[in-house]
Amino acid sequence: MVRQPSINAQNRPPLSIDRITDAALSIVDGQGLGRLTMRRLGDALEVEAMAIYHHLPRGKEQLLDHLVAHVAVLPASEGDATGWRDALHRWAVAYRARLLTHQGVLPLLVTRRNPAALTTTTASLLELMRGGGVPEDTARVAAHVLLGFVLGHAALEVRGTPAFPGDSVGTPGEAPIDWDARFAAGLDQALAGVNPG
Amino acid sequence: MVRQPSINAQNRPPLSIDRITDAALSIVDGQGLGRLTMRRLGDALEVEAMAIYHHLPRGKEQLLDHLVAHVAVLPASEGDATGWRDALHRWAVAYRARLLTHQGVLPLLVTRRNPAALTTTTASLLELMRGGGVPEDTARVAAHVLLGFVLGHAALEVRGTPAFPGDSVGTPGEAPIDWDARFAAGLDQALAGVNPG
DNA sequence: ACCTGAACACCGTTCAAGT
DNA sequence: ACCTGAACACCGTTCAAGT
Repeated sequence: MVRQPSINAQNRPPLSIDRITDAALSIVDGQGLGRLTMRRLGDALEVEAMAIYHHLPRGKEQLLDHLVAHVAVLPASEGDATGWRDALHRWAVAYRARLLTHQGVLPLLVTRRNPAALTTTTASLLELMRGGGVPEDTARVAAHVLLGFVLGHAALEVRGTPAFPGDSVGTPGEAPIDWDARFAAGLDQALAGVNPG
Repeated sequence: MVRQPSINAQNRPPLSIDRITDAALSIVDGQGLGRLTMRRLGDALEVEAMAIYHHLPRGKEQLLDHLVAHVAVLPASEGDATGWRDALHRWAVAYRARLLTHQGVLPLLVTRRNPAALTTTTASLLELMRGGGVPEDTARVAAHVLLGFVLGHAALEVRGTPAFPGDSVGTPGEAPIDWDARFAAGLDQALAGVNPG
């Protein structure tokens, strides 16, 4: 075991906003948003809860803002997509996956907290369509249709699927929905009306 | 002033789930979800907070379930609509209005609580499209596209618009979005791909 | 500069007691 | 049957104090 000079006497890295945010996210993902408390977060970081306020002066509100930013900001990148429509499609699939992974954060995304969180994501969707020759008005509408659909569909999925085995939501005697297929088909339908000028 | 035999000695109607739910909703609409506490709810009902547990044995969880049911359940009705497409459109407009009126409840709608809350609404959307000759598979997808879009768009609107004068969200120097127009255009685009067999 | 410990005002909820 | 009052375990947060 090599000495780590960046590790202090208590054998733990110093507190930082990133470490705090990561620990908070892992509590939310593992136990749910309701179990995220400053005291529990302190325990996870091996620190007294009050130490967190030194890095986040606005307290829990600010912590939740960081969680929203961490989950909501996923810019669309052209990547190796074959055209703007495929790029939108890929973005939507990736964004949905992220929302479902961090579904405990979803309630925070439909709140007024951290209003700027979605702007860079929306802007990159717009840029993608502009580059593909989609008229500005159509692109603005399409960006909100797409982002709205992905957000809302994730909400429907969270409601309709158990988080852990044992939750068992769903009407008994009714076939469970194949949400992956449903999302894919819905995405095609929602994007069908978007066309270049 | 006529004597009201249904009013008891303390000059207030007896507690009931409906009265409790209404009072809770008016707190959420007026002050936000975070200010809904059992003690405040008791004050609004002129009762000790603990009296509420007699009507809602599962406590606050059950109260929130009722709020979700109250906001989420709005069946689509043919009404005087000119065909199923118009009926879907009217439903979406009405549902959006309700979500924005009770925007404090929105975080609860993207949670696993009260999983059955959206099923009757979804079922009536399906029935509407079936009656219009839309193939079953298309209708199922379309129902979730529509409901997902309305939910997600409401979330975007809540993020992007101040709840009360003084909140002032939005990037300064940028023209504010006309959300009514944006929703109408998005709705048309999202429903464009839905066609009868 | 960074963290701790005690304290304060508030929660949701339980339980025995009142009527 | 319906409501109250006191109590308990927990919150978020402030503040003075430690290093």
